[in-house]
Amino acid sequence: MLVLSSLKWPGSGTFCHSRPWRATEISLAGPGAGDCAVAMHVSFQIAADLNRAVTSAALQAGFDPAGFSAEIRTADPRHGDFQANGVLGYAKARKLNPRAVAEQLVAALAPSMEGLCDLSIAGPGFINFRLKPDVLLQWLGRYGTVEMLRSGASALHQGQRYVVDFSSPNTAKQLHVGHIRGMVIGEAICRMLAFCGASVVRDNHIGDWGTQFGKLIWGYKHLRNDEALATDPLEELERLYKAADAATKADPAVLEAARAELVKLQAGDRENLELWQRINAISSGAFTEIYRKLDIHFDHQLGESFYNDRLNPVYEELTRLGLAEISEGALVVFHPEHPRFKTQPFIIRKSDGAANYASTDLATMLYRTEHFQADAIVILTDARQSDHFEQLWLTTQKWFGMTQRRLPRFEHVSFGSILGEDGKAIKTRSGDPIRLKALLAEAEDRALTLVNEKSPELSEAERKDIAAAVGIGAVRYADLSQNRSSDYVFAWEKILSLEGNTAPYLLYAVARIHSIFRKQGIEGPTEALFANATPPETETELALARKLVGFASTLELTTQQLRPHFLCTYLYELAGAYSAFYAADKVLVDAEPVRARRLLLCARTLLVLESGLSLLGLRTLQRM
RNA sequence: GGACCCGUAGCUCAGCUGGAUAGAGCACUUGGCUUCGAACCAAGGGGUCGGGGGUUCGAGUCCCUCCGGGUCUACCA
Repeated sequence: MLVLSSLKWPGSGTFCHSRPWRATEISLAGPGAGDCAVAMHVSFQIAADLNRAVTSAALQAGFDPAGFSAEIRTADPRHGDFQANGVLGYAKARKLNPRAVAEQLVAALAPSMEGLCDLSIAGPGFINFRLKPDVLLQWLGRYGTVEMLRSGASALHQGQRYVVDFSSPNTAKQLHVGHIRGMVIGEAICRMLAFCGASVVRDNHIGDWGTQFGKLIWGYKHLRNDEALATDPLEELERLYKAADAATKADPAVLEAARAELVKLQAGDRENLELWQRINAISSGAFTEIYRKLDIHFDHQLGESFYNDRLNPVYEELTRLGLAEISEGALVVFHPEHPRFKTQPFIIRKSDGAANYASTDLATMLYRTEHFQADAIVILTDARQSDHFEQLWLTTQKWFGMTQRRLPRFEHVSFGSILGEDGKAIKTRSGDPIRLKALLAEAEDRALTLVNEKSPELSEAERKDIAAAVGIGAVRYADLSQNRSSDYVFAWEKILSLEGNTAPYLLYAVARIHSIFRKQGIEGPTEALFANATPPETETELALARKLVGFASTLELTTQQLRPHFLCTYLYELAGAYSAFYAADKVLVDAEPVRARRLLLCARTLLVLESGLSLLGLRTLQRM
């Protein structure tokens, strides 16, 4: 249990910003691991093998196990494929010569490394590992299908059940550009976690039970246009909401009437309940259309209304436990130990007795823990809701702790806003939000112009299909490729660019590889083509092979931090390494072993690019 | 007032719980297609990592402080 002491789990005061579960470290927990694992066969996570081997060697060399951790990192290619930085800190703490310590470690390590990699010590005591070309070849040979990649990656989150809450729009409103990040990042996170062995429950926590329904129902009853409702129902609902909202502001009597409609709804009035259901159905239909276009899926759609009859027990328990108190008529939770939340309450029931989203979110935490048996709950919303989720998590920890409930991990995956080119929240000229439907249509239009220009020889149907993949992919990739915690500026020119870290560049790399296999007269690669492959030799071959092996570390990093842009950066670098290889080393040469190994590199690049892009939710193309 | 996020090349951004000479793309300069898709590749210039202090063998990364921008701060979500 050498490194596990560095793991902090929620509940010990680290709260939702803790960074749990780093798989290379967890894999150390097996007793006696390390001696033979490396030599047997090359495994998916080579970094984990190295970690085991170095840790084992450290024990053998007589290091103090409590103070040593290998600290395996992917290295700058100039130095090697991986490096172990652990001796530096270890030597410092004991006032030893770091270089001498590194030499001791390498001496103990060398036998187990035979055949795997070359070792070197550099600088003040870095230990560098450079994988042997033959090992690269073995890895490429072994991880040759999506199933093999998945099976290799599955150790990362095996047996963990994640409930992921994403998208979660409000009913009766159109999806606009502000919704897309949560949808796209959420879908990618679900796919990546599932690929890495987790059992993922996708839940669309729809906002279907808010104060907006009073106005909406009043508007529906008094202002609706049946024709508009038939042609574009969601548009009409949105108009009704706006009109009703304006009417309540203009006339106190209308406001009163709208409140009365809400009271009737919440009391179970049959007519209003039916209306509510119809409104939800309309919304749901419109959402589904966009979800289908973006290939986004949910296992459940448990909206706020689902928790209506689960709220009272929450109020009662929290009150009984002394966590909640009445303040200014509302039921609230203060957190005296917190600099801010000691005075800023978490309002879990409004003074008029109605629920708000704190009420439902608490009930939701409980439901996900008990019903879904969640090991981890992941909620995606924009960063402006950070306070709310911090309060929710503080409250949940105390609540579950005092009632001896199992506490799952919790991650609020927050993200920045999408800005217009003026640096302010993106809007249309008239000041309305840009509708997602319109945005996606424009993306496809612009992509079609490009495709028409670049590939006029293709049929119209094919060009349209390509434009859809490129356009939607570009929008999606723009959302994913940037660090989610920062705001980003939306610019068509940038995201549809063919150069740089963009979807079109990656899709082009994929299409170009397909073309090589087409040239061979086959639809896709077959293993027979690589039977005589020799280990990579040229600089560009080696660089590409190393990059491919790095897929394993990238998946670990990406799912550990729930930041898809790590995978984007990796895929971009992989495509770059491929392009350099492609320009420098002709693939279809006469010499059989050379052709075989280059075709192998092509095939595996294709596999990793297509797998990776699919994890991000992008559709790839055979030609473009 | 307080809390959180952000500040890296002219512009847009990476930088993996502190590690080797801070990296990409765009733009700019130059070179490469009668040979596998040039929607590509190669090379070059361009940096007081907002300022200042501190911790450390080592700081873009951690701590303090100041400046600038954003968000949130009692019953919307």
